[in-house]
Amino acid sequence: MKLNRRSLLTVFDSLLTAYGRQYWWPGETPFEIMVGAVLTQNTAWTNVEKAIANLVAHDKLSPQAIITARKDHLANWLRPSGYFNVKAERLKNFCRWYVEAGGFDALSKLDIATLRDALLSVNGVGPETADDMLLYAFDRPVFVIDAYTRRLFSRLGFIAGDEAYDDIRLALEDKLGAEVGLYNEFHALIVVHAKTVCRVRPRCDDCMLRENCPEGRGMQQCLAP
DNA sequence: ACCCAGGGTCATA
DNA sequence: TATGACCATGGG
Repeated sequence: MKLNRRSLLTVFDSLLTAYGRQYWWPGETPFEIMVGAVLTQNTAWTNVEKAIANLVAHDKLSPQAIITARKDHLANWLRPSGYFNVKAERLKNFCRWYVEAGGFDALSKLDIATLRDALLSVNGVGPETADDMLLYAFDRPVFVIDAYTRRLFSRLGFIAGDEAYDDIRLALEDKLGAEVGLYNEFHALIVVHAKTVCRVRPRCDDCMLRENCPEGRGMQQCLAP
């Protein structure tokens, strides 16, 4: 298999048929989505939900509240999401930048490249976190590349898997064209597939999106009933 | 007891 | 530029 538009859309259709629309990102507001993007770095989403619930319970789910909160307090609320000291610092960095930049409305006026560079300038926001924010908070056509995306497309033979982040992202965006709705649903479906298929389908307890799944396993086997 | 999770930064060579 | 160490909780 090779990386082209038709192959990609075939995979997308398989996932969409299997799981249906996902209506991502889980989060009420753009700011909550961005907080979640930082907290979910290398962390299970169920743990992130607990941390966000802590912030809400203490009325701290706002940029100003996070900026003014004591770092050790913030770290304690973030404890369930892991790396809590690192993430407390990263959230503070992000919120300081966010307020300084004028908040959501001001940032929304920037073009994609400028906004992406600005996000990447924040210590603690790397390419995937920035792209989560761009796609799901700012509604921009940016294809998010996470570990699952690399595994899926490399096991399907579309890519080698060890390419640089932007090489994969730009290749996918080139083949698919700038389609926010498609990117939104595609990334969500890849993640949902990885999170649920192994438990839902007994034959797939070695889901191909998991690290130790045998090589060469294709979409058909993995999605077969 | 072990593996994994919707990464990113920093020091080193 | 490319590796390795480090960050840390919670579920399977």
